[in-house]
Amino acid sequence: MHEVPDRLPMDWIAASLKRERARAGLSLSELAKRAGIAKSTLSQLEAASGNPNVETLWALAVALGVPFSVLVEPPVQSVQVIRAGEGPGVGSEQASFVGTLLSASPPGARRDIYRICAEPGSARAAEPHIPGTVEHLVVGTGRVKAGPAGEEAELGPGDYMTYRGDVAHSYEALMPGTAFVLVMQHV
Amino acid sequence: MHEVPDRLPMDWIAASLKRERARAGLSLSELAKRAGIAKSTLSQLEAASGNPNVETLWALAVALGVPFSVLVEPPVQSVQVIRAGEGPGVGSEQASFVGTLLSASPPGARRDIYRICAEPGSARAAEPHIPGTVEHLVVGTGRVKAGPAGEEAELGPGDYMTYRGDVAHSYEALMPGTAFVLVMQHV
DNA sequence: AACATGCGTTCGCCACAACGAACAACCCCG
DNA sequence: CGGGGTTGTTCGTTGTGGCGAACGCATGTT
Repeated sequence: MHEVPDRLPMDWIAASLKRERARAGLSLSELAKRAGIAKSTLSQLEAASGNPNVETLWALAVALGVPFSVLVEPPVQSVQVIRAGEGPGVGSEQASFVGTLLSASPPGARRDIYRICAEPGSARAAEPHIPGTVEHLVVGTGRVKAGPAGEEAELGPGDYMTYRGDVAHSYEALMPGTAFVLVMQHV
Repeated sequence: MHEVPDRLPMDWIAASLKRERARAGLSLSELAKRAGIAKSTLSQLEAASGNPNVETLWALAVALGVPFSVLVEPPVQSVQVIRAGEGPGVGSEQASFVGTLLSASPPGARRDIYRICAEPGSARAAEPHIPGTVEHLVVGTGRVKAGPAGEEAELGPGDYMTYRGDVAHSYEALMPGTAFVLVMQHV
């Protein structure tokens, strides 16, 4: 009983290849040459007939100048706005912290975007997230002391910081009206 | 003078497979069974000896419950801070616009994080990025009018907006001292 | 018209990725 | 001491993905 093969990934790859190649303004032959693969191979790939190996896909991604994952992920939607104060609030914690989930991580995508408003007084300790998680933090207003335990840094408006989120870490507002953007990336 | 083969992706995949399998608490045999592949194949993959095709990798990603791209992305570092004003200033310091690339997208990663400071007066028109690109915008201070051509929205402090970045779009500061975070996501 | 240069497709060949069985090493229970 | 259950490894075989030549089809040049 062989299962009906899941051809979805192949279709995505085929579509992505055609899309990216068109965008780069390259002919099939030219792209094949640059990627160092046979154009026949590329032709079959764009026809979604085949099952490329990593080396081939990698060469194509490099030649196209796009990240690898672009070739194997599904498409996306259009426009959406969340006003300040709207959106699902996460700030059930202390009264001094209000986090708003701006962009959740749909299955397949892997990053959450939060806007966090905090008042001084209490540091918020965060449990380690799943391994591979990386957090990016950009301060909007006020001052923040944040980072992995023992490696905290103090940040002012405009400062950016990134650190591993799979270890214990914390955020602490040092000024009233502190607000920052937190991108949590589940690599 | 043929290429020394770029084994980097294979090493990443091998490491990712071992990591994710350990995280899932599965034995090699068990994972192979769940993924519907021969355990010998998986054994060789984890030894980075080989060049797997998409179908195989896909099955493994599904069995591991992780997005495909997890398996082909490089590891990550620990802590990094970029102070306001530091960092690679992205081009057009055309008086009214200063963009700072906070987190670049190395091959394999798939999102850039910018902090942009803008002054009113001139709208900045952005060329369409590669298809599939999605932009997320969070206003820190001031007011911004931004979005795809014809669908611009006006945003104030704390407002969040997301839209497709693969069509023509623009940003325009409406107040002095306007600053916002731009997450450009190449899904 | 004849020829050249680009395109994307199709075909036969061959290396190799995936398979499955057999393997050694280990553990737990009778 | 088996015997039955793991674990991950290493083999020989086979299916197939990638290769390169040849093809048909458009342009452009002489």
